[in-house]
Amino acid sequence: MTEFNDFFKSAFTVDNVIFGFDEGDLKILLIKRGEAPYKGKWALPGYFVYPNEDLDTAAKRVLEELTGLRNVYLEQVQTFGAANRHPFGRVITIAYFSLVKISDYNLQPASIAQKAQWHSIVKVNDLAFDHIEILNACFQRLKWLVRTRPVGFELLPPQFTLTALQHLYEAILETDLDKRNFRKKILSMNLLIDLEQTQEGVAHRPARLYQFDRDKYDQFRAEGLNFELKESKKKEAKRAAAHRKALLHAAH
Amino acid sequence: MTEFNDFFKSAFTVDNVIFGFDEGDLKILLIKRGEAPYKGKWALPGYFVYPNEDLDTAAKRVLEELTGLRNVYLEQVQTFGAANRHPFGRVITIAYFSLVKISDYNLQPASIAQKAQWHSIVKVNDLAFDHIEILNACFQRLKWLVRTRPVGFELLPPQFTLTALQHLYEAILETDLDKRNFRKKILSMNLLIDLEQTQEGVAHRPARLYQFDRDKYDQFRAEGLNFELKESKKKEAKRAAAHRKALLHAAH
DNA sequence: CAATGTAGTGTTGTTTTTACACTAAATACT
DNA sequence: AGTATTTAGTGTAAAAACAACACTACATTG
Repeated sequence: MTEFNDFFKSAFTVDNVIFGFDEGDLKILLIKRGEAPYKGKWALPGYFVYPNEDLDTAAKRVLEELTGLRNVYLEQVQTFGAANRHPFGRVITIAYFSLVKISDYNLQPASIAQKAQWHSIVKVNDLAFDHIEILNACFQRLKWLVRTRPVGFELLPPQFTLTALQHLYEAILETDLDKRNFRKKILSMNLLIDLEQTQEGVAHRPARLYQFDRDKYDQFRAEGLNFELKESKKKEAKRAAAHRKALLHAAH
Repeated sequence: MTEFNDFFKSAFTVDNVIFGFDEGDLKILLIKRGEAPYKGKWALPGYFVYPNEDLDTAAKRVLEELTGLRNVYLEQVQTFGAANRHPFGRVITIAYFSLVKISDYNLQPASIAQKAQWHSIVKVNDLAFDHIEILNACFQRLKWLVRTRPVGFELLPPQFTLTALQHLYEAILETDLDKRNFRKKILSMNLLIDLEQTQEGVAHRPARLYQFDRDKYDQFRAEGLNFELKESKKKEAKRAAAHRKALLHAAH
C-alpha cells in the first residue's frame, strides 16, 4: 500500500452553478473572491469537500451556506480535472447545478451579501479558474433537462402565469417559442393546477395563475418506472412511450 | 495555504466501462482483481490518475494499456465519491465509458489475457467496489446516446449488415424494433454507404453490406453547430430542428 | 428439388408538429 | 366617457413523423 502514497496528495472541490430566473432573465449566483488565487474575480460558489463528506452532501452544504436553501433541485454534471487547473496543487472539481426560486432566496448576512450576486447569464464572461467552462457545461445540461423533464417550475415562484413559464423556457433555450403551441403542449402534460385566479395590479388584461402539480408528477414518474408484470409487452411499450412523450419536448 | 493541507490527502482514479458487441450480445470488458481489496472479484478496469495527468488522458491510458486501442469513443459519465467507497482512504473515481469494436481488439499479452475478459452485460451482477453502480450509470448513458447520435457504428466492424445494426440497437435498448421502420429510419439519415457487396458464406440469402460514412457525419455535425448569420431566425430554427430530428431517435 | 432461414420491401391510419391572426380584458390617458 | 395601449387567450389546417403490419426473394443444405 505504501506504493500508493504518492497518489494521496490531491484534493477535490465542488463548484455549484446556481440558476435562478428573474425579470425574464436567466441568472446565476456568483461570488467575488476575497483571497488569492483570482482575488477580486467572480467565481462559482464552491469549496473543498471534507475528508468524510460525500460529494452530493458537499454540494448541498455549499448551496445552503450561501442561500440558506435546502430541498432544491441539485444534480451532478461533470468533473473538471485538468492537471494545472488550480495553482495550489492538484485539485479536481465536481460541478453541480441547482435550480432555485429567486423569490425564496433571501440574501444572507451582509458579509455574504456583498460578495454574492446574481448575474445575467448572457453577460457573464470572465470567471476565476476554469469556471466559464463549467458554466457552459451546466448551461448545456439545463437546456437538455428542460426539454426532458418539467424542471422549469423549480425556477418560478409557486404561482405563475403561462407567459412567465414561456419566457423562462425561451431564456433557457435561447430561442423564441410559439405562444399557442407552447400552451397546448404544456397544458396537455396535465401537470398544472389552474388556480382560477388572475394577476392583480397589472396595466393590461390579467393572466390566469397556475401552480405546478408536484403530486401528480411524482405519481406519474413512479408509474413510469414501475413496470408491472401484468401488461402485455405491447401495451407496456405503448404506455411507456406515451409517458415519455408527455414529458419530453415540453416546448415547441 | 497551510490551512488547506488537510484537504490534500485524497486520491482519484478513473474507471472505464468498455462496451463491445459480439454475437448479438452487448458486452463489457472486466478485469479479475489480483490484489486486495476485493481480490479475485471482477472489476472495471481503472487506475489512479497520475499527479500530472489530465482525467481524460488517464482514461485513455487505462483503455490503451488494456486493449491496445486508441482513437475510440470515450466520454466522461459521472463521478462517484461516497466517503467510504474505498478501503484505502478517500478515493473518488471518475467513470468513463468507451465503445470499441471487438473485431479490433486483439487480446494483449497473456499476462493480461488471463485477467481481462468480455462479459455479457446482462449476466454481470457482482463487481468489486461500487462498480455495479458505475456500470448502471454508463449503461443508462449509452441508451440515451444511441438514440441521440449515431454511436452504434463505433461498436460494429467497419462493414456490417442492417440486421447486425438492428440487433445492436436492440441489445442496447433492451427492446425489439420493427425491421421495416428501423431500416427506413436508418437509411433516411443518409449516413450509410452501400458497399454494393453482400455477405459470403452464410447459409441463407446474403445481406447487403454497409459502411458508416464518417465524413458525412462530421460535416453534418459541423453544419449543425455552425450557426451562420445569414439565415433568418425562422429558417435557422427550422434547419436546426430538422437536423436534430434526423439524428435523434435513430430507432422506432 | 424441397426445406430452411434470413433479407428485403410499401402502404395506411394515427399522432405529433408546425404555422399562423384575431378577439378579450384590463389599465392609462385625455 | 371614450380611446389608446398592452398583454391574454384561443382554433384550424397542412405537413411530417410514427406505428402497425405480411409477403416475396435469394442463398445454402440435405
